[in-house]
Amino acid sequence: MAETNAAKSAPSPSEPKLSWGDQVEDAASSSQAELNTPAEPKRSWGDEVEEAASSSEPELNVDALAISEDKKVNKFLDEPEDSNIKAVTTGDTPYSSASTFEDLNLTPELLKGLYVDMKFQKPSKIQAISLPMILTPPYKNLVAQAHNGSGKTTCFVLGMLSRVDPNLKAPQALCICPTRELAIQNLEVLRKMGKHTGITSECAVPMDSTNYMSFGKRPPVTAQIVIGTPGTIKKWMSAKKLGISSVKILVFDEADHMLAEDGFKDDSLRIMKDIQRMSAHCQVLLFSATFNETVKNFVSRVVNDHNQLFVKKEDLSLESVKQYKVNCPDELSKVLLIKDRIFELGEKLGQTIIFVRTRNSAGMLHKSLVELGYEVTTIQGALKQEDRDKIVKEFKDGLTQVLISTDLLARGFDQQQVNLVINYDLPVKHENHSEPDYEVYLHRIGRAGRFGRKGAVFNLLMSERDQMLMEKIERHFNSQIAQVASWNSDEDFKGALKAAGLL
DNA sequence: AAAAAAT
Repeated sequence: MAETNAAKSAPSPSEPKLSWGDQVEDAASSSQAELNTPAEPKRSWGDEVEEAASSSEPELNVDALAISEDKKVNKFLDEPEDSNIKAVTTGDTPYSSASTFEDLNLTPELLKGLYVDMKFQKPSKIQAISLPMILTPPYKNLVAQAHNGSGKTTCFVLGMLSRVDPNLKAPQALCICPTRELAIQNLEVLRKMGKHTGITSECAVPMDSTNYMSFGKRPPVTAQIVIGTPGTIKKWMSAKKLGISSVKILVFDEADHMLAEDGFKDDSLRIMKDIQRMSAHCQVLLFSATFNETVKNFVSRVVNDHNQLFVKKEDLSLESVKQYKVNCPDELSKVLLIKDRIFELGEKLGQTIIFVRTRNSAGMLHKSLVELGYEVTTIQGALKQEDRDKIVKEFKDGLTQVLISTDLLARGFDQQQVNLVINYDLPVKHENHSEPDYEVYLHRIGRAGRFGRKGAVFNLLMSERDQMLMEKIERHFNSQIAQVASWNSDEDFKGALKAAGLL
């Protein structure tokens, strides 16, 4: 059996649920005990997709997996934030994990960016495993899942920077992100890391009114790397302002959302197909901390012959981030809790993000807190572009301590000083508010605890429905979430923060 | 009874 546990994960024979790897193992007729439960059909979503997959795609040959299990890999076993990543490769390309950035044959300019500007010392585990897959010919497609805050951005940014030909002044790498904020953040990382390479880059997001340039007058893009949001990328492509004939690497950040039915599926597929028509050998990289079963199966149909890295959902919650639930009798008590506990206790500990469900409730909560005399900023998609930029910049510069946000910032937003996340409203599925959105929950709590830092999450529960949602979330991730005894006890909150390692 | 992008 060629599938390898790159980390110390013990096989769990009692695991009843179908996980990502199982599909592949089925195809390779695995002999692992856990897959041989005879009476189990092991499928919950119908055979239609399975048939389509087996008829249209070559069977995976997992025999060639070669994540080496030597001491190089063992170096990373103590990093909790990215333990238990499983790798499955196709074909006969051997890969070995990179224990240092030198192992990757990067240019001296890029190494300088990594060590001096980014202050990196060695690859995190997801980087050690994924970078050889990205950088080794024949440059196979990759679907990669890794924990929040474990360094996924570096994987694809480094991948883009090292695959670009510096002498060719045309777009060669494209990265699509779900929000303007994430595109800007990723471009900042890319520019910092690639500072000494001379590689050019551009952000393709809706322009703010101050930088407005008549679209027709705009010259075609010559930047070698373009990072942006789907609408703007599509617009530039169809207006022939963004040439795609030289694009050889296409990245989707937050890929599960980019390919979800209620996400950016249509835009993403359109962009992918247009590029693949122009340059057939374009490498596609899909990165996210979450891939639910539906998206997972869709992904394996749209991205052919891809290597995979994945994490079981039970292993996905960050151990360094302590999660709590608090019962609040009414709306007012939620506001008072934030006023008296979060502002008075939490503010000293670092920055806080408060997530709400709607733009409207963001505004209401903002108003209540301001009326009580507290300083807080709010971000949501209906604000003007320049206001959004300003609020994010103030928060990133540490000028503001508490930020209210819709799910605009749920994914990818990277601010290391955030160690408190408040779910003022629990995330629910759009089509059914009695069903939690597990993926969004995981992304939200991942705003705390960046790169293994300590953090705490407080889920404010107000109704029977909230209780039920919380139970479902606990069951889904197989994790017990501790209860804070009383919403209005300073001592209880101090105790919780202490237990989280923050006080 | 959404949010995101953008037309």
